[in-house]
Amino acid sequence: MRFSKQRELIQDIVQRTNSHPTANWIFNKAKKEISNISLGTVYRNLSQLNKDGVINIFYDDNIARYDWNTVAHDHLKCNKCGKIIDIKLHNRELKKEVLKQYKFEAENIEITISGICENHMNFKEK
Amino acid sequence: MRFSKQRELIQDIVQRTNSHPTANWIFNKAKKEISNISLGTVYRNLSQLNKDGVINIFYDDNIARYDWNTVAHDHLKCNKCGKIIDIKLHNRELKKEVLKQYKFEAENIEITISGICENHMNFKEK
DNA sequence: ATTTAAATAGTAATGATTACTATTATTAAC
DNA sequence: GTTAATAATAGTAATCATTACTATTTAAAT
Repeated sequence: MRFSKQRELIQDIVQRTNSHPTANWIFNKAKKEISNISLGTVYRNLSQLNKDGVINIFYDDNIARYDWNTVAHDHLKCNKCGKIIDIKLHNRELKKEVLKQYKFEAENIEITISGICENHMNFKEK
Repeated sequence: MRFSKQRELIQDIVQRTNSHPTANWIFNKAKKEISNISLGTVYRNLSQLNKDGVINIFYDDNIARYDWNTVAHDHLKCNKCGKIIDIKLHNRELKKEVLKQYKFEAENIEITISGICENHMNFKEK
């Protein structure tokens, strides 16, 4: 794989946000630097970067989101504001349980918890 | 909501399979009974049935799958054969943990575990 | 039987993503 | 530095899942 300023820019954009952006968001950001960059280039490089383990992809409902955090982790999604929060749950026990009970060898565990985030709770004891 | 033979058929199709079918699969099945049924009718009724709590929707990567099982549950997905297996993990602790650590009120927990199913393991002690 | 509006079939539109192709630009060899 | 080979790009068209639209059909209330 050889250098391209487009790929470098795309990688930078993903790595400089915590917002789990979509391809389109990244595309719009990128256009500010390279005005004629193509959406196809964005998609191609995002999947390339993912294959190389530089960035992570996950799906929120039915659209792809990209994440600089390549360590396996989980997500909290607020039903009020749509915000997605990264968390790390310890799922060693889950793997064991699944292997024992279902004879299933877990490779990847993805936990998405939807609910209400701190800022949008009906403040009780807060 | 009033009766329609299309909706009744669609409900039957979803409730008579364990295969977590896609809208298109359901559409093709339905055509065998009602040859001129429309794909739009399938989608409209599937989301209607879901709103009414009769069936469940979840997303596998980026396509919708439908499930007669409306009780919250989790999925094992085999990377070899693509089969999706229903399981029920006890996630009461997860909810508690998330509330304590992240002040996040969990409403729905979706765990998708991908890996290798029993039939496609490299048989060791099996 | 008549009326009313919900549901449908058929088709067009949308939005995300992928594929295609002529052109551009990186890099290796001279 | 120039040239050659070919990877990557821009721009556009195509695809796939899903939703929207509209004239027609049909359930069901009167």
